[in-house]
Amino acid sequence: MTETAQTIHDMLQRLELFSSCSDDFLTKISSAAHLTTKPKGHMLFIHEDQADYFYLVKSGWVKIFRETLDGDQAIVDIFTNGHILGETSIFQDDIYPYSAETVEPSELVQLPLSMLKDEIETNPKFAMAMLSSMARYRKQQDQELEHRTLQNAPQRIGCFLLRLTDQSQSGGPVRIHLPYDKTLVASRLGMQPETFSRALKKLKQETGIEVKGSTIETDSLDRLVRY
Amino acid sequence: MTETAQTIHDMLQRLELFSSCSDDFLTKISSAAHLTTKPKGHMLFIHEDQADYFYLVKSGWVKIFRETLDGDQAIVDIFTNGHILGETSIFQDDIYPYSAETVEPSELVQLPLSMLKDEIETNPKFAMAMLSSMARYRKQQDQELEHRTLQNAPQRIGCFLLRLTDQSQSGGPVRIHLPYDKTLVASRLGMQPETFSRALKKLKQETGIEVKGSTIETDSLDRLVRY
DNA sequence: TGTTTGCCTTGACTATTGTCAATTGATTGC
DNA sequence: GCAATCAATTGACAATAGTCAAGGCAAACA
Repeated sequence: MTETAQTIHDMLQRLELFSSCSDDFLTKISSAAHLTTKPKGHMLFIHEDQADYFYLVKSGWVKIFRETLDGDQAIVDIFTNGHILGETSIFQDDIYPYSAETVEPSELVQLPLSMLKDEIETNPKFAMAMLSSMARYRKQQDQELEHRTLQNAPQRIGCFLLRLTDQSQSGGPVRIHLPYDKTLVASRLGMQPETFSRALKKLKQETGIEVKGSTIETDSLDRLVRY
Repeated sequence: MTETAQTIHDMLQRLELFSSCSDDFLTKISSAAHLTTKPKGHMLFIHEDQADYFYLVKSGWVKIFRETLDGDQAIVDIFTNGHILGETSIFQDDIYPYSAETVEPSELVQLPLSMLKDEIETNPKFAMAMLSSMARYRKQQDQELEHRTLQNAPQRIGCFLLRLTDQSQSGGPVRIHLPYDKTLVASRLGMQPETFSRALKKLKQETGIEVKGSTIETDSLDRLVRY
């Protein structure tokens, strides 16, 4: 096994999704995989393209989105470490259901869909893990829809910030770093950059957070949580 | 096998999701199933309840939704004939991820989750069908999110009406019947009843549709499609 | 160091949607 | 047939978010 293949093998092994896979399978798919580094703004695939590969994000950020005829785009989600994308095309006649583009310099692993399909069909435990992962994602997306309908701009930003923090830590001062452009955070939350800018200012007034560029600080998350 | 069990058996058999299941399995789960008729407004289960059953809608309409502390609710989806609900709780520690309530008089089949779980774990083809169904649903929800971000109220209503029509038929006059209360359609589309009423009026002006109570008619869908 | 570029912010204005209140309309049960 | 009830509409107004245009700021580059 080459060195990269070994690295990929180890990475997959640590993911919960692949925890039920045999070492044989991991070795096999790792050998067929490619680890690449892509700059910001690289298109991984386009909506309705023929899908032969799925991707695992090792580092960086990748947005998945859908575009209308007149160029407006709706961001479905933005993924980072340990998330996979494009895997659902297996169930969509091997057609990508959305487009994907890096939004920060990223390390990506390209993996063949055919092997994933094989494993699902032959390893019931893996199929179960896959279902579990999709159900979890579905719940998250349902929550997203809920937020869009019931929350206004400042509240959505607040939730977004809380999701960026370590759940573990309580009390005490916190420093949050926005992982990508504010413009992008805005469209991730379904609003215009101008609205984002104003809503953040409002959030600052109401919860006493400090905003400096892409870093946000607060003495305590309490006020933010309550808001 | 009792008569009801036979009815349920036949119903399941016709669903794509269960097409890969053995007759044995269908017989077994049908015997453990209950076919019930519920009036409008009956709660099937509540968010975070212990989940032992999933449901199949035979007729009528069931809304699934999430509620905030102060009583506001966000409707996730509204299901009818042939759709199943509550099945994802298998992957969520047997906790329902949302609440469900009938919004029209409905015939429902209550089925034990345990058997579904068994079948997924032992029948790879069924697991695959389940994955496929979830992927399809996920794509649909992604589209929903896209509509919420990019479309305004009249456009969302337009799309909703188009989804209610038979895809098959082209040209010619069409009569669409709203399957449940306008208030509910409104909140399904993420807007207030008042907004719905006004947006529908606007749609009428722009596309020449005729609105009479819960029936909507038009000479041709063309104008609606373009809009 | 100065310039360029792209991101971000701000202001002024408009559009859209939500809220509150009142009224109409339709349906159900007595 | 007549309340009573709930759904739906309408008007007036407020709040929220989008649009357009103009600057400011900072990183990157020459």
